[in-house]
Amino acid sequence: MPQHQEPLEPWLEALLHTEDRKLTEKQLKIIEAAVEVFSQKGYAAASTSEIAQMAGVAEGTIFRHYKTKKDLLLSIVTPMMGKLLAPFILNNFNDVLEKDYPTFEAFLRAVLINRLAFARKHLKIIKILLQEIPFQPALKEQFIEHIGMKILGRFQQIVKHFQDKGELLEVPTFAAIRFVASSAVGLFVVHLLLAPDLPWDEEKEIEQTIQFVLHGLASK
Amino acid sequence: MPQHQEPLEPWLEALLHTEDRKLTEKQLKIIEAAVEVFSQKGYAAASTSEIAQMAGVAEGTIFRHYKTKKDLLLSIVTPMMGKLLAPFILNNFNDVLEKDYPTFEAFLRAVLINRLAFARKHLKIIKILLQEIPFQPALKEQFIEHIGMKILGRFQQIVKHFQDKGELLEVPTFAAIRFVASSAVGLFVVHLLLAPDLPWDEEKEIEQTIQFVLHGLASK
Amino acid sequence: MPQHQEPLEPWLEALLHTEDRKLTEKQLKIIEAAVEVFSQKGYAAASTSEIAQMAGVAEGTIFRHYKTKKDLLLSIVTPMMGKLLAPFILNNFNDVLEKDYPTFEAFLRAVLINRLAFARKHLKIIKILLQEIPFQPALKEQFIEHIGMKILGRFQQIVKHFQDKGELLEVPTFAAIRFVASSAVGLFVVHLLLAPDLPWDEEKEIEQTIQFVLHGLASK
Amino acid sequence: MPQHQEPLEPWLEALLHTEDRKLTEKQLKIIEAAVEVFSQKGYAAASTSEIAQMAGVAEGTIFRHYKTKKDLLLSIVTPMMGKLLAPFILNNFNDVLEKDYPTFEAFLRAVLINRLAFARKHLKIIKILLQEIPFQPALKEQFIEHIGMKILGRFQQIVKHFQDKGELLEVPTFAAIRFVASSAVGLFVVHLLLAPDLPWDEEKEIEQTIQFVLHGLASK
DNA sequence: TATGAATGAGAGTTCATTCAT
DNA sequence: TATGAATGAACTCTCATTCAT
Repeated sequence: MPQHQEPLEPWLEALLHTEDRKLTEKQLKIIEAAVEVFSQKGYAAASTSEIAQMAGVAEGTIFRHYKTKKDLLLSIVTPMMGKLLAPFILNNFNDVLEKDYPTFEAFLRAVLINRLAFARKHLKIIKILLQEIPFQPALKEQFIEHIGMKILGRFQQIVKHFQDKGELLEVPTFAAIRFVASSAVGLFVVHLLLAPDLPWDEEKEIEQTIQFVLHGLASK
Repeated sequence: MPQHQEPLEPWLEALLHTEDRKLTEKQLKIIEAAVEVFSQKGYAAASTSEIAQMAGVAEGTIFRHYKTKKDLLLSIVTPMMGKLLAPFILNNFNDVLEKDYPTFEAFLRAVLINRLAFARKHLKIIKILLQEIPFQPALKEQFIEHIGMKILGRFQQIVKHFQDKGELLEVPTFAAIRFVASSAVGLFVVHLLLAPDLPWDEEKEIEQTIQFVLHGLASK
Repeated sequence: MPQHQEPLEPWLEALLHTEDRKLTEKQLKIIEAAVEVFSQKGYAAASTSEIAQMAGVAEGTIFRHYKTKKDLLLSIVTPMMGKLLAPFILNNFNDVLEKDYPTFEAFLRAVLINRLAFARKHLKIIKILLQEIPFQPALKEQFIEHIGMKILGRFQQIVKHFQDKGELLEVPTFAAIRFVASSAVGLFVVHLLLAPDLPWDEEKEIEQTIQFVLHGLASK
Repeated sequence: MPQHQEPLEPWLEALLHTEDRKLTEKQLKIIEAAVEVFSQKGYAAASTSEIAQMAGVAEGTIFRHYKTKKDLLLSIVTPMMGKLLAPFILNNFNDVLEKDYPTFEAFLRAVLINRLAFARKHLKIIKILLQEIPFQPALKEQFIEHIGMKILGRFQQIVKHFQDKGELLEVPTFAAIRFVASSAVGLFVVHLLLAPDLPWDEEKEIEQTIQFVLHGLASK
């Protein structure tokens, strides 16, 4: 009996916990293979037959579990979107702010460390997500819904909070958010996507980024 | 006599001036259509028959001018790479620095304004470029060659220059470059790609971005 | 249950016994059709769509079983080459010679009768083989390997054998082989290829050919 | 003014003398290129664009002179058929026989030497001819007309002539012709087509072939 | 549930031929 | 006469999807 002793990739484990229904072993293999192929070739250039082959599964089997190729894509990428942005959508975030993040710096540090770790773990899926958002209306919608509605609102709250505390310059909120996000995403893109093979001192670079953003936004 | 009165798209005009050989009218139409379809659907999902149809041309005509579909892609995207990064590859940039950019702020402002205008003009091609770099080794190579070798070197020079003048913090050059680039690219991505329909005061946002970067990097 | 009652063409049956893997019914139809079309129009002028149509199969089905059109050609023609020349590549041919062919005449008669019967059975494939050898390096290679290395060597042995017995003139072996082969192939070409519709007394013509060759080569 | 100083290939010169109308320089180049490409790839696999390129001529130019690709083929191959078989179609061949060929051996030797030289000169076109006869009804017709009607008749006459003189066995004429032709064609095929690179003593091989045929057919 | 042979629409590409210049 | 851009039909081949087993 083939046992799946090798530890699952982290993102796969995450997916497993998301799904209510149990995934069969074959389904797991299919998803693993699909993530691999989609991230390497892009959705459109990936062929279901290649995925099937890599998964060690008959072509028909994929379509038993996922009605279409697009279904397969979405079933992989959709749950990731929520998790990627989840930490910012806590219910009582104000309490959390007061308690856990006494300063903007503390907040920024927590977010950077936490999300960078997350991104590293789910690198392949995030790649797929980034590639396919422009072309998959379903994804774009979800993205807008999550980012546009929830995240932006929550961030506004946060920035306002620290501006009120006098920590941050009175820059328009939206711009401030852009600066923070740009710096964070820039860190991610450069070190995980563009130059993944270059050695780097992650802790130090995070720290530098924090200092840059703080100087850039700090009131005096 | 068929006259091409409608003004060409700016990037097309740019292409025209790049090419030595004359382009026939049909070739122009093909490129126009290809840019449109590639940017909308992505390279892999775009079909040559759709491009031909949109160009009002027989499908065979495309292959008379471009040996393969990939050829068509590269012939559009390659020349853009040079132009996108061109302004930084001046020969006597040190002179230019001394004369035209007495302060880092002046330099930053010039670059942001100039490149944002450029990006807006060549938006579609830049979209294609961003989408396809991960999947087209030929493009990746060019990108690395241009960015990795030339631009980074030049930027290092610049940052060093202003650090020596005491204007900039003694942050590691590479990190400083990342901050500047992140902020610039962030501006571009947000306003031209993510939310192209939202109204925004370009001049003001550029100014805010400059101030953010300056504060973030200024010594003192 | 679809039953394949019509008797298979002999060469097809031969192919079946060559192949280890089972051929599906559709594969059989494809090969039948391919042999027909290739032999009628030549490989280059045959279209896979015509083959598919004649086989009563979707065009895609052909490519499920044979990666390319050339693959289809080779999978038909390659096994025939071995069989065509097989009888001469017996392991203990010297024993066979002594026992079964006491005279050169006996040997000649056996070969002519046997190979002519074979050629008649596999006429279409031999046609294809003849047509395509000049243009398919893969075939040319096999041909050289089989003919040049094995058959020529074996024939040399045979001719030497009968020359030593004093039956044959001391003509250079290579020339002797050419005479025998020319006469045999001439018989085949004239009656099976050039004038297949002319009635002829096969037995008699074989006999005449044997006598011609014998007289031509006999010592004394 | 470009002059055509290099000596023309022999077959080309032959063609020139066949044609009544003058061939322009471009037409010459086209025919040269067509012969080359047709003989290398076969008619069906040869493309007019390749021929045009090799001829240094625009694609359209070919079709100005030859209505279709098949036209081009026929205009090359048809005149060769006549020349190939011409020597046997003399008007007063009986006189020639009496005067020039007192014995069958003399006749055989003359024919072999003469036709082999011819074949060597027009090798490429003969290759094309052999390849395309099975697929080009027009060629097949001409072949049948020339061979079936004229050559066979003439040969019958010749064989009868020498049988009457008691030189040849009373083999059925048709068979005798087959033997002679097989031996001659065998010589040609082996040394000019199959093993063109092997060195061989042409004169000696011709002589051996003559002896073989003579022994094979000689009365007594 | 899983298979994989079969499908057929459509992909990219080739090519003989036409025609305005 | 010669050109070569343009054509569109036909080509080989791919692929998501279906379905009998």
